[in-house]
Amino acid sequence: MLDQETARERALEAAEELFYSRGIQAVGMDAVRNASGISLKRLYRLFPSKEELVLEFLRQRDSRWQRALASYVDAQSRTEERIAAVFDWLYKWFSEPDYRGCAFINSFGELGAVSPEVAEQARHHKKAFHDYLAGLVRASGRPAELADQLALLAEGAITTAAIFGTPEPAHQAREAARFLMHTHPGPDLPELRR
Amino acid sequence: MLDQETARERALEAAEELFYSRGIQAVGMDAVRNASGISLKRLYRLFPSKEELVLEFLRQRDSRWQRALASYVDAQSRTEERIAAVFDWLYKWFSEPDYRGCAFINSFGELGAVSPEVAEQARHHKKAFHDYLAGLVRASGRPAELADQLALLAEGAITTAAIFGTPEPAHQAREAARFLMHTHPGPDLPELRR
DNA sequence: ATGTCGCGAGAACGATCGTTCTCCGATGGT
DNA sequence: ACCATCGGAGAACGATCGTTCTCGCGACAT
Repeated sequence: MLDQETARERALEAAEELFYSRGIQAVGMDAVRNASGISLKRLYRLFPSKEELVLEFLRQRDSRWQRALASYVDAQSRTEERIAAVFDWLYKWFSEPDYRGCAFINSFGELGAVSPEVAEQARHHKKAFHDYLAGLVRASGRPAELADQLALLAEGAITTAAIFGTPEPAHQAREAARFLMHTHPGPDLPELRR
Repeated sequence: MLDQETARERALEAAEELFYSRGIQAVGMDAVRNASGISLKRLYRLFPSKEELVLEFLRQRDSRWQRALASYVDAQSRTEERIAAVFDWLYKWFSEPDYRGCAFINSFGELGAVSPEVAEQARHHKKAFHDYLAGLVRASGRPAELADQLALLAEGAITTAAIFGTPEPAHQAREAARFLMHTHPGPDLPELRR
């Protein structure tokens, strides 16, 4: 018999895989049951409703995503390379065979108008990403507007890569980011300082 | 009695309003019937299935969107101003009270994994936008990669404005676009040519 | 061994959805 | 005036979904 914690983990694992790959409304609780091996009764004891399961899926995805990005970026020490690493990580992400865009953008488009909690999760996730970028930009001594612009490039790359099924937008965004960083030179680009 | 053509128009009008504002799966055919005043029987004679109605909604939205953008941009004659006008038009669009992002990104996230035709419509729409930008960039004598980058900025602004509910991303994207245009100077920016 | 409790398997239930059908009134041609 | 045809309103149907309930088995305490 599975203890409560691992049952919860397996349920969320299956939910993440299914919701992300097929969309939320296209996946019934029966599909989560079949994929996870957790009975409906137990699913409903762990999560009082499908909406709660969806929200937990989004919360888990948010923290995993942030952790994966940060641990990749942290391998770089110079701040420009850390910023560039964000786009390299995006390239890696886009190259995964079952990449299907940003789960939060997708959920927002599907349920944002009908579920305020889903909309709030999307805002939270995007704000966290923006704040993370803002921290990197700030550490490089550049103005805050650069973080806004880099965030737009990243978001655009995420949806363009999803719709066209190619990771190339990550490279295009990285190039654009490089140019924008040069127009906002920071103290660690001495060759561009005047 | 409504002739077939105006019945079709009213049905599509109601479908566009409902699908865009609430999402596709959240809108039943009964809601389209109530909003349009077109009976179910007639709806199903005009569109053999909900999927066909959805696809027609997307096709109509695509051509309207392209027309609205182009007619706004065409008010400018200098090519830099035409490119900047793209982002000004986005600002206007984002400021509409019922703005809820790009119908194609939303539909792709909701149904792209389950309906190849919907995914194809999204690709078609995004490719048309990219091609349009590429034409503007080309006319300004700048390299094609700039069009890729501007497209990413625009896409990022579209989703960011939707999720945060503010039109500001259009201005941020416009600023970034200005910088990128300066790093790719064209023949109509003589003061920057060397 | 017996009784009890918790659990999984899956049936069941009520709601909703896409789609079709029935009924009936209106319309137009002769 | 009469008949045939069309269309609207909405009931009906079958499928699916979220959620709950029933049943029966196995574990564990005494």
